[in-house]
This record gives sequence, structure tokens and C-alpha cells, in this order.
Amino acid sequence: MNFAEFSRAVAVSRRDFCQEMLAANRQAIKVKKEALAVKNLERIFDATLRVSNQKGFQAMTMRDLSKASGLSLGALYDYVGNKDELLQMIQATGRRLTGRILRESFASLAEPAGQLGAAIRAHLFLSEAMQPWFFFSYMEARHLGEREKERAKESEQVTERLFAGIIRKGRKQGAFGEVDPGLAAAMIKAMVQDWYLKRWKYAKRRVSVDRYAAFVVDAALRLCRAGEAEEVAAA
Amino acid sequence: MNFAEFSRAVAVSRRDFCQEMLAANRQAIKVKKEALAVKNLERIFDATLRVSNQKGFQAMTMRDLSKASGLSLGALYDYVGNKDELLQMIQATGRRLTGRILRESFASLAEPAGQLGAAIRAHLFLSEAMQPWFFFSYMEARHLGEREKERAKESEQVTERLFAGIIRKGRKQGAFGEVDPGLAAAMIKAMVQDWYLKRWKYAKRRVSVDRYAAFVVDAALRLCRAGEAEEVAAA
DNA sequence: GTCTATATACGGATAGAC
DNA sequence: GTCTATCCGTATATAGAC
Repeated sequence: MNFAEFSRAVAVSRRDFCQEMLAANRQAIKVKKEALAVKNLERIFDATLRVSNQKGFQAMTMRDLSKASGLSLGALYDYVGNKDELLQMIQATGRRLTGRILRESFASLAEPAGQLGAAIRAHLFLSEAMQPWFFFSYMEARHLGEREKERAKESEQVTERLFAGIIRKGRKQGAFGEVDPGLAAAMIKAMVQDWYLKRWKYAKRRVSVDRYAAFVVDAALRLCRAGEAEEVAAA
Repeated sequence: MNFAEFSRAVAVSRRDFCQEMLAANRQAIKVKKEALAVKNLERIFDATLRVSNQKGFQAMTMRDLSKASGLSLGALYDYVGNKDELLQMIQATGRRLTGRILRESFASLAEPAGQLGAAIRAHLFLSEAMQPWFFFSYMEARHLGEREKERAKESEQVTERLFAGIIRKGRKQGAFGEVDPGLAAAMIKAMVQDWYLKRWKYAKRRVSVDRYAAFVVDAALRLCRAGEAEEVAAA
């Protein structure tokens, strides 16, 4: 599976995001016409991520958002309630969407090495398709309330446990060598995260997602085949 | 070299930091008594990181800072000029300090594998000793002006080039196998960064710096001995 | 549904007493 | 050197016209 194939198979466009967001907040959004509401939510969503990812959500004023979205200050408040709710709304929608897609994306494979590769690719490709949200989510997570912050951490750990689970199974089956599944999973997560946090770096070097994915999968497998490699190093 | 040894050898206390900061901003700071100025700078520095790392620098008001540092609003302005200068001052001081220590910390070793391990450890231990600053610096970098932002990116790339240089040399000497030095360096950097960005995670699992360092060094060497490991996997 | 105008509050920075 | 009191700009959120 490469990124082009992934994009064709999974629906994660801005429109999909905003439809999900509207559905989950139907009562709070004052505008009734479905199509219009989605259209304007898209403008708000887009503007929020664009401005926030440049100067931070805190520093973005509602006037900034008004200018960037093309809606007046008054109109904005027909959609968002207040600035804080806007943040919560975006975070919650994103987590729901990514969670669902990740869960769906690797039930099929059986062999641990294949599973690990598929999980890493699913993650990377998802973060590529929704890069602005992933970046935003990471950077603004600590500005949320305690409850939401815990959810964000939990979300990170779910991913890691998923990797760790595959590694643990691989060890039992003898496909992988001696390696701490928890730490190995954390390292994989860190490598995946670097892709959407340091876009500028990889863009500068003209590294594509597909090449990056191949490298990370390779690095992960090397790490997990630790026991065998160790003997070589010692020999 | 473990963390305890590193701590004994290198001076990176909060006091050291603030002395450096005072020296570099002597003309801007109105308070003349050296010892007093350092003491209050420590309180300001400490409070800034504590509050910022919780709610973000932008969201921290000067009133927050006043309360957290124990100095009055008026007194603060005898030390900081304005809020923006405070940010710049902390960033510049930290970069100078870390840059100097890193450069000094591995001239001695000759063999590539040893050098790579030493460089990784130096980085990790430094980020451990100055964790609040590293976290702050990472999170607030994008809120700086364009010029300072470029400096932050440059600072990241300097580190990476350092890793990449060692790997490249190792390949030439035959100590390492087939691996992209640039990407491998980026992965190492990502793993090192995870330590100070996700403290909560490792604290929860009771992973020490020393254990983390051992794991990362091991992972890095495995990655760089790619060529050899590959043959094993294929066999 | 969307706009402009505005009430109300809060933050940065300073003046001047102690 | 440090404090309190205050100025002034700007932010959020709403009311009410169109």
C-alpha cells in the first residue's frame, strides 16, 4: 500500500471532516441549511488551522479568524459558540475520525512483520492526508482543559499499545528477537510523529511519504529483530 | 558516561543559566547588584518556564508571571523590557549554552560507533538536565519572529548534520552498512526529542534517562549496521 | 443568515510613591 | 529596588439593523 492507494481508499477530505463536525454539533450550530453550514464550517476550519499553525491558537484572535475565513465576526458566532468550544470541536472531531480509520485499516494481515508495516503505513498516510490537523492537534493539546488533555494522552497511548501488541505477538511467534515492546513502540511512534511535525525538513530534502514510510518500516523491523542482529554485532 | 557522571562534569544549573543571561543583557537590566539580579532572574526564569510549559507563553500574562515569580508587575519591568524580549532572551541564552556544551562534549573519541553513542548520550543528558528549557524552546519556537525561527531550525539541523557526519564517516570506514545518513540522523534526532517532549510517558513507565539512552544508542547502531542486519534477515 | 456597532473586560506597559 | 495605581489599546462576545 502506498500513499496514492491509501488516498483513494479512505475518505479524509476537509469536507468529510466538516460533515462529521456538523453532525456532532448539530444543536449548537445556529445555521440550519445543511449544505451552507458545511461550506462555512470548511472555511472556518481551514482558516483556524492555517492561522493557528502559523501563530498558535491562543494568539489567533476572532478578528484574525474573521478575516481569514471571510465571515464577519458576528457570523462566526452562529457557528462556534466561543473560541474554546471551537478548539474542543476540532479536536474531538479529529480524534473520532482518525480513531475510526486506524481501527478499520488493519484487520486483514496475519504475520507480525506485515502487520507492523501496515500499521506504520496507515499512521503515516493518515497523518499525511490530514497533516494540518495532526500538527494542530499536537501543538494545541496542552492548551485544552484537564479532561481533554487526558484524552489526548490516552489517544497517544492507544497507538503505542497497538504497536506494542504486534511486537509482543511477534516475539512470542519467534518472528522478532529480544526487544522491549513498550520502548520499541514509543520509538516507532516518535519516528511517525516526526513526519508531520517537521514537514519543512523533509520537504526541503525532497523526501516523499512513501520513501519515508519505507525507511521507518525498515528501521522498525531492524529494531524488532534485535536478538538476531545483536549476535551479528557481537560476532 | 551515565547521567550522574555527566551532571558532575557539566555546569547547567538554573543559576548557571541566569548568570549567562545576565551577562549577555547587562545593559538592558536596570538592577545593578549582581547577586540580587541573578537571584531575581532565577525566579523570573523559573516562573516563565513553569507557567508557559503549562499554558503556553502567549497565554501567560504578565500578571500571571508576577504572581508566579513573586515580583510585582512594576519590578518585572526592571528586568525584562517587554514580554517579547523575555522570550528572545531565554531562547538566545539557551541556544548559546547548549551549543557550547555540545561542541565541547565529544572531541575525544575516534571510532564511529563510539562517537555516535557519545553524541546521543551528550544530547540526551543535556536535555535531561535542562528539560524545562528544551520543552519550552521546542514549543515556543514558532512564535518567534522570522529571524529567530530560522535560527531555531538551523539549530536543529546543526545537530542532525553532526549525527549524519559521524554516520557518513562510519560508512566510509566500513563500520556501518548501507543506510541513508540524513534520514538515519533525523530518526535519531526524533528519538532523542521524544525524551524531553513526552516526559510524562516515560515517568509513568519508570524509564530512567540511562535506560532510555542505552535503548536509543542500541537502536541507532542497529539502524546504521543496516547492511549486515539485512543479510541476516534475508538468510 | 450575515452584517456593523458597541458593551465590557482584560492585558501590556508606565508613572510615581515609598 | 520594589510597589501600587492607572492609562490605553485591543479582545471577546452580543445586540440589533438589514
